[in-house]
Amino acid sequence: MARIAGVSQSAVSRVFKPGASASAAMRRRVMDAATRVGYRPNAIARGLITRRSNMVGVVISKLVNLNYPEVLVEITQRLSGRGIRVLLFALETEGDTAAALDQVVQYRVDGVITAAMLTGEQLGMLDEAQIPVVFYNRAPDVPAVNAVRCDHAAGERWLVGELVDSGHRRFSIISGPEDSPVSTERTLGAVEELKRLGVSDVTVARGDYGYGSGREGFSTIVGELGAPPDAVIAANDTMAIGCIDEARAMFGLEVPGDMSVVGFDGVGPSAYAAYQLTTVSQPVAQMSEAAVSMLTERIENPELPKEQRVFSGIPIRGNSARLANNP
Amino acid sequence: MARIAGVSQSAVSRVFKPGASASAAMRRRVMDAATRVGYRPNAIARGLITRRSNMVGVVISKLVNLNYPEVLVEITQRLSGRGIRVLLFALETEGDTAAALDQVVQYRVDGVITAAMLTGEQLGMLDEAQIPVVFYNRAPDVPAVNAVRCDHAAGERWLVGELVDSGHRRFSIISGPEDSPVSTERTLGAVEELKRLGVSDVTVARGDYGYGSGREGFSTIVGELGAPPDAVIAANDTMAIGCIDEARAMFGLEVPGDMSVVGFDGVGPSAYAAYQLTTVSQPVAQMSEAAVSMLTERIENPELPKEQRVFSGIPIRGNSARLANNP
DNA sequence: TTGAAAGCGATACCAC
DNA sequence: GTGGTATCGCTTTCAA
Repeated sequence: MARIAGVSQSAVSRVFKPGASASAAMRRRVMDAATRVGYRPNAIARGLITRRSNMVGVVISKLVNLNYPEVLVEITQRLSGRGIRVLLFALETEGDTAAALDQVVQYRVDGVITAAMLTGEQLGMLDEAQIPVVFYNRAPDVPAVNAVRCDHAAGERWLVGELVDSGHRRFSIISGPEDSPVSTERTLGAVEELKRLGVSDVTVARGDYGYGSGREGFSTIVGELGAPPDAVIAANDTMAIGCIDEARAMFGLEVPGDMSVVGFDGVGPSAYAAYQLTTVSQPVAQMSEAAVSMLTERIENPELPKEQRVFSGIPIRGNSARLANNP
Repeated sequence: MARIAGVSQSAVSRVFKPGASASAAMRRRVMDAATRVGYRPNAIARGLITRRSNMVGVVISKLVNLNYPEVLVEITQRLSGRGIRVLLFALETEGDTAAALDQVVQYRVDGVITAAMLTGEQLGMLDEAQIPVVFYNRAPDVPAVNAVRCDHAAGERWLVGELVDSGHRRFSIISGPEDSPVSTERTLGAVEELKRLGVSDVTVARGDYGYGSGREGFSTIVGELGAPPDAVIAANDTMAIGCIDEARAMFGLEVPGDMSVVGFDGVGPSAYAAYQLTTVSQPVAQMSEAAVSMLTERIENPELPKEQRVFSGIPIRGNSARLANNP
């Protein structure tokens, strides 16, 4: 390319580097040749010398359920707004991080946003490689990490509080998959708040975040209890919807007339007229922006201290729970 | 790294290259040093010399609606199964391809899968750069491209045929956004089949693939018609669901009792008990696999001819349309 | 402002 | 089987 424009490599480099010194004549000359041969600087070669790939790794599991698709788009768009590309890793299960992490360091990404749990060893590896990491809705118990998360426990406390206040006494919970820290936090948050409020009548069924498991979960619960509970707390909206459908279709129950059902996330379908879920919505836009800015700041300045940003969920009163009218 | 292990660069390279000749002693020696200093080969540097980045660009628009999240996961997982990483570009609108394409060539991806339309010029650029492209549910009118798509028109013909057969006469359509070729193909497919079957009574409202626009679309239609039609054909499931909710909640109509509503895609919520959409499901797994294998084959062998693979949608009789029982 | 030359971290080819 | 060397395409001093 330098040859074909009849100038030096350095000159070409400068022309393509914003704010570098090059005469107008040189600019024209190089750009002319560039458009003529369809030249575009090689980002790979640039990355090799500058030690900046301008890529960040995004690790996400179970894209299909939950609100991850939304999160992924938000994060991707905000990163590209800052001139950063996304190297995507979609994990089959939350435990599959090893291979992804390997690639992440081999590709010398400038940073990582992960919505999957990492082991201490993996964190150490990234740390050694000087790759900053931001956890999304995950807070490992290693001392200091960067993390953005929604306060799931507080959200559950709100839900439980409202339900108990409104006279519900017999509770059931449909939890998420065992390997989901988010599910654990939500379920535990609900259980503890129930205990604190003196409610001990709680059955738990395990789900997998999917619609079908919400339906099955409810059937299981009724099987165990011999009758529907007053309220079902599902670990996410999708299972809450499944639960409602099962209650209506298979047991002829009215929701919220005969039973209350609450979810978590605030995904699109939660607002469908057929459900109008009582739920807690995650502030996805703010959380994504927080994750992206936390990461990019630490890419620019690795000295920045570790930080956790916790966002409150947004209570949605909805219409799937019989709540006393005292907002 | 070569120095610290006390061997040549070439030796290190061989040890990390599967199936290269290196003695067991050499292997141990290098691997020892590698684990000691946490060495991992630099994929960027490798890409520079081998002219293979082992990345493919995936360009997708409007991730939030439609079935794109599912498609993205499928494609990503299948690619990583082949040792290929995904560089993701999430477009705000289908027209934003320019910037993404620029990056795609700058990063020297080995290939591109795009679920957004490209201009002839952009295609030419990729072609010059020798980057194979596979279109996903998009078939540009330039002569020869690689494409995987669902036969939307045929799907609509099935839907329309069933509806007309079952006695529906007054039809309405809720189309998708103007810049969506998929919406165009579906809408046109429905309109033409209706015409062919002698139905001329068709109102059309424009939607944006979103739930809200399905609701509004139905209101608009009733406003224009003064009464509900016999059947509404929505350009996707999400709008069909919105339409059903609006009909039920705001007009007290029963679906399918008073009116039939059909969608397209077969997304998760279409199977929810409250809707049980009559729809056409896209065979996402097969289509994703086809896209990935078409692309990887052409990366290995650029001489392969252009190809189009068209998959039939899977008819779902569901329960949102009053269909005669003659399957 | 411009050019020459070194070097980023790997692979490939060629001797040995 | 192993090491030396050129090379990929760029950025970055350093002189001119």
